[in-house]
Amino acid sequence: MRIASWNVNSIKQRLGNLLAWLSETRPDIVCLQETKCVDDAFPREAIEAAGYNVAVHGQKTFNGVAILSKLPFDEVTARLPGDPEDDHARFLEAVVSTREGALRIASIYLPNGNPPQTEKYAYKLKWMERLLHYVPQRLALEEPLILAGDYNVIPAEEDVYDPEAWRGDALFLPDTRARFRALVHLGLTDAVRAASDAPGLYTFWDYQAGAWQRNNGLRIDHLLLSPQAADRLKAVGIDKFMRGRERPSDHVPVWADFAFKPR
DNA sequence: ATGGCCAATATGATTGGA
Repeated sequence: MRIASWNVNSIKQRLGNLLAWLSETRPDIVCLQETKCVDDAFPREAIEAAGYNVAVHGQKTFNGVAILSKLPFDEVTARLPGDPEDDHARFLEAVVSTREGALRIASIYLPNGNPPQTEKYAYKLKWMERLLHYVPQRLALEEPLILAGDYNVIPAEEDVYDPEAWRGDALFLPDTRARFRALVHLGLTDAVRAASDAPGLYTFWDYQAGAWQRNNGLRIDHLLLSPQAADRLKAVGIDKFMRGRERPSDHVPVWADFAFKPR
């Protein structure tokens, strides 16, 4: 079973690319971020016609997450617990049934946090603290759990083309990376890093300054796995070719294959 | 050598992204 994450940077602008990619790579479950679309305007029918159930949690203009699944949803829950005042559409959780039992998936769009020394960075760190509170509760279920999304975190130097240029950025600041490490240290596995320690496994290239042509990339989209999911991990990949398509997102899909079978 | 984009919003400059 293949589970993927992709920040599409507008579902409306990316629908053609998404449908082509679904048809070419046949993922079973896809977590989307930055759909930038209210739920009523989400192009649900076209995606359902491709064989997917669709769960959405969007808002006008910004943010927005969704989960596409060939398996039916047993449960769908929006919003990360811990702040009722937070109205950003950044978190959607679903449960599906596999032959091996329940599988829980979350689509995560963690705040960017720039510029630092503003309320935006405080919001990012608070959001990460909320995640740090939520994850142990989910790990206690002892289920396969996959937290997939755009974390807006560069975990380490080998995940950025020029560490010095990014030293003071909200994606790479010590406080950001420390919270990401704390998250992993709760007992999660970074799927890409379980498969490879190679540098330069980027998932994002800025639209500006010829970043794609120069391979000035970042690794900021991650799949974090509970032990029960990590135990069944078979393969991991980054669909870099999608950045070279016409009208690309600035992010590309990241995926992992698991020894789960659809029921 | 330098600078370079893209999307949403009611159609023009702003905001947000990373």
